[in-house]
Amino acid sequence: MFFHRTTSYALRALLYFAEFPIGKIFNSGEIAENTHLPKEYISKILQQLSKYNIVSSRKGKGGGFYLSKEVRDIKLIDVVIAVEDNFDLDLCVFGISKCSSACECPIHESYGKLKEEFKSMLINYNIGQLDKINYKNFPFV
Amino acid sequence: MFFHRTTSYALRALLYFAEFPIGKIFNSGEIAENTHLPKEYISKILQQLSKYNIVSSRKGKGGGFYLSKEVRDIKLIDVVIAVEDNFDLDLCVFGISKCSSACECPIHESYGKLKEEFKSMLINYNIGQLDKINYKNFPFV
DNA sequence: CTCAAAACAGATTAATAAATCCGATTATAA
DNA sequence: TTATAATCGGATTTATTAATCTGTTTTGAG
Repeated sequence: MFFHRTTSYALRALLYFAEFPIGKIFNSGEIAENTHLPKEYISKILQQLSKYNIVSSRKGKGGGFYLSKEVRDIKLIDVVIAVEDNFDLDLCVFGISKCSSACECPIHESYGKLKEEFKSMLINYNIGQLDKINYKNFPFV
Repeated sequence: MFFHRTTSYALRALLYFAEFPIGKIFNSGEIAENTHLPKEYISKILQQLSKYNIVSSRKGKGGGFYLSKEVRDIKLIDVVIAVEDNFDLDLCVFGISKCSSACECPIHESYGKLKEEFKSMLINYNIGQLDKINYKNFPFV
């Protein structure tokens, strides 16, 4: 898989939020239960997302996490950047090296195109466009 | 990155072989030195590749690893399958679920296309078509 | 005002992947 | 024939990622 499990978890949680009106608050226990993700871990991930203003949070009794913007305003790339560190789409698929125009593989052009498509997918699609059903699906990875 | 570091290592080693005439034998020390990969580890990886008949090996003094077929006859997919376990291209990019036609994401069609292109890249390209220069490049991952 | 329930921070543990180590076997070169 | 140098198999160690734990701070409810 291209991304770490953590990114997958982040998306699952966001897809759960997406089923409810914006601003509705959920604590990590509720989210964990409904997405079947480990409570403490998804909490950590949501804290990370809140640092990047992708979700918001409120401490104390009755607190939890909530969306303060529409899911259509959260690009996939935003989530990836918030959660994956050292995300670098310009690496060669096989990670052998930076895949630049200096590369003379015949495969380079094919892969170059593919990479651009993938990039633009991340940039142009948003959480609102993902199939909401997916948040409850197994397997997790 | 899409694959584990191990796949990257395997390819680097094969690209090294590709610079020499078929059948030329190298021991793991030589390969490690020239590819800047850890000796013991690349040895293990080559042993794995030899189980899949991608490389051959000879034990004893003067032994080592060698190619018994042309690099153009080693498909990328062969290496991936030999080295990655549980390789499954049909997972959703984000690993949320199997990405089948039942998926109603708008992103599904885009990603479906991308996945097919990626698959056919692995199937249609071979080691001989990769830029040989790459075997010495950093960073490793 | 106090208690309870939540996020939050940081440390620890568990799981997995990467890398090394050790001994056994094999083969060849001297 | 013998010493040496290689693969090979399995166990062990290290590094990284995933997950949990422990305690603190915050905040609303009663």
